[in-house]
This record gives sequence, C-alpha cells and structure tokens, in this order.
Amino acid sequence: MAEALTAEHILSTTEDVLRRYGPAKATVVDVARALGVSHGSVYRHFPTKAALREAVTERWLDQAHAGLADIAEATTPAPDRLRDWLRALFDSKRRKALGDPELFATFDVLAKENSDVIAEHIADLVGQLAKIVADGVKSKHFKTKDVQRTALAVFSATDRFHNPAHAREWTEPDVEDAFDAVCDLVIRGLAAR
Amino acid sequence: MAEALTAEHILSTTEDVLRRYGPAKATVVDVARALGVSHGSVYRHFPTKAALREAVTERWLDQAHAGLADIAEATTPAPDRLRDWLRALFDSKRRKALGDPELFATFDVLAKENSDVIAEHIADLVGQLAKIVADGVKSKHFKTKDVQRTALAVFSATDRFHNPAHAREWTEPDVEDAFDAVCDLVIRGLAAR
DNA sequence: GGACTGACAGATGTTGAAATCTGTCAGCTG
DNA sequence: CAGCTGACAGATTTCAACATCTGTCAGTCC
Repeated sequence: MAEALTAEHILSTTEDVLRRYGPAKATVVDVARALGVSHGSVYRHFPTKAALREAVTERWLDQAHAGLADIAEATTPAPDRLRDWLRALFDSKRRKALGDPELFATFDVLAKENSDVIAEHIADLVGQLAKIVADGVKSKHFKTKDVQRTALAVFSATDRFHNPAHAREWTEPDVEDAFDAVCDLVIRGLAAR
Repeated sequence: MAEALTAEHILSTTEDVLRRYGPAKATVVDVARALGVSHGSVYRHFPTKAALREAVTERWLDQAHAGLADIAEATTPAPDRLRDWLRALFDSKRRKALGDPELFATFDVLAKENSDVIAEHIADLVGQLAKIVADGVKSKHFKTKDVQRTALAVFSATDRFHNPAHAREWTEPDVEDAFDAVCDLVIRGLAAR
C-alpha cells in the first residue's frame, strides 16, 4: 500500500505463503492477495510462477548454507575441515527438513525438476569441496590426480546425507552412525599414504 | 483350467500383469482374469495384494541378482572383487530399470514403503559386502576395525548407483565417471597402507 | 470336504463438469 | 508514462457422483 512493491517484498511474502500452504497449494493469486495487489503485478517482477519459486528457493538455500563457505575457506587441516564441512552440510539440511518442512518440500520439488538453481547450488557446494581437497593435496594430507573428479566423488558418496530425496531417512537413529562411517571411509580414501 | 492353481502359477501371471499394466494399474481382479479364476481364489494363496506384490518382487530380485553372490564368494583379490561386485550390482540394477521398467517400478514402490522384502534384500547385499571386506582384511588388502559398519558405509557411499530412487540419473552420460570415481575413493578408503 | 465362486461392505479410483489458476495485455490512474 | 488493474483464454485443479477394487465369507461343486 504505502510501500512500493519490490521484488524483495514479493519474495519474502512468497516465502510466507509457501510456508503456510506448501508448494503444492500455494498459488500466485495467494501471494498477490497476501501483498494486497493483483496477481498481474507479481508477473511484472517475475516472468513465471516457476521463476518465483526458484528465486525464493535460491534465497533460502543461500541463507541456509551461509556458514559452509566459511568452513571451506578456513585454515584448519584439510581432513578435519572436510569432516566439519560435511557435518555442517548434513546438519543444515536436516535442520531445514525438520524445522522448515514446506520450504524444504519446495526445494525438493525443484531438485526433482533439474532446475538451474539446484544445479548452481550443487556446483557451488562441489566447488567448496574442491577447495578443501585442493588444500589437502597442497598440505600433503590428501593425494589425488584430479581434484574436481574427486570432489564430485565425495559429493556422490555422501549423497544420502544431503540429497532431499533421502530426507525421510534422516530421522532414523542409525543415520548418525552411517554418516560417521561414510565420512571415515571417504577421508581415508583421500589420505596420502 | 486343466492345471491346478498354484502359488507359483499365480506369481508368474502376476509378473505378466504387472509388466503389462504397471504397479499403479494392475489389480488382483486383473490377475484372476488372466488366470481364468475368480479373485477370491487368488486370496486363497496370498493374504493381501501387498503380499502378492512382495512375493513377485522377491522372486524378481533373486533372479536379477543371482550372479552377485558368486562374485562375493570368489577367490580373486578383495579390491578387484569389490569393484567387480559393485559394478555388477550397478549394471544389474540399471539393466532392470531400463529393460523391465514396470517391475522395476514395483520394486521402487516397495522400496519407498520400507517393505520387509527390501530390508532383507539390502541385508543380503550388505552381507555379501561384509564377506568381501572380511576377506580383504584377512588378506591384508584392507584394514578396518568393524567389518559390518564398513560394509554398510560402502553400501551407503554407493547408494546413488543402486537405490531405485536414483534410477533417473543412471542414463546421464556422466554416471559412469561418477561411479568409477566413487569406487576408486571407496576402495582406497578400505586399503591397508 | 477342499477348492473355488460370487455377492457384499467399505475403501479407493475414475470421470467430467465447474471452479480456479497461470500468464497476457489493453486500458486505467496518479 | 510507470506501475498497476482486472478481464480474458487456455491449462490445471477440485469435487462429487459413479465405478471399480480389496478383502471376506457363506454357499456351490466336484
């Protein structure tokens, strides 16, 4: 009303609407109603509903994983840093899955649609892994011929602990054990002998 | 008609019906019709539709993975044997996903339902992994404190390449690379130094 | 009397008409 | 004239009547 209608304003309202109705029920009309404008105005800022969902998810992912980049950039020994980073990723994902289920469900929808936002998100995470692996090689903690390929392998091997498709398993009591066991295996697999 | 109605006969007809209609559409009435009996007769041999589906899937899984146990029992060096076994599992799963999609979909349904059949199937596979890991420890190729935990870690780390939830990824060109990279990482992680 | 049928109740699925939604755009409004 | 509205076409979703399915069981038929 008094405020100008900004993309930012639309995004945070959409987040609220998604949280209330979930990705299956939330409509652009709902968002417009919550903003007190016509839905045509929303289309002035976002070309499609999909673009809107993606923008919300992108923001949400950035916020959720803000701390990860710091861990990746730290100067701690690479093996410890890798374990901390994988742990932080797992904890962050699980916290979101349990504490913010509707937005997590939105994220899950995008993941199953091969959205660009998810591809970028994954590329970002694998890039951070590559940084840690490269540091480990430099410090002689790790040994590998192809850093990028190895970073991808680490990401694949820990898929169960960050891919939203597996979220239902994250409440089982054995996951913690499984996570630690996979971490041990992966870190040993990287180690220089 | 001339034949007596046996559980075996019902199972193979159900397999045909599932292949034709898929798990979502196939009904007990369809199976009975294909057998030329009333659906009440089917319930004489299987208590519920779910039990029937599970029995079919169990047979199908046994047949699909018949060769795996032989590999696990072989006397080749444990690292090679592990790689062969993981490769055989991946190939077998992928072949089924592409060549027998409706029964694979049935398997996928059971997997998402936490069915006992799937739990046993997994326990069987992890048992075979444990055999290979234990042999590797005996022959000094591998080193681990807890064989069972390690076998589970190997199974988790390669989840992307056998869990039906990931079947859509198995046709992407990069999977082969990813599979090899994860195998390398896992086998290095097991190796004694 | 053991194997099978078919009618049945309640649950689940299908269908098509009505309601709502997405995305566009000509026109209003300040 | 930049920002917004609201009517619109076509796509999608909802809803309720209807059909089919699951699982049971009294009764039929060798």
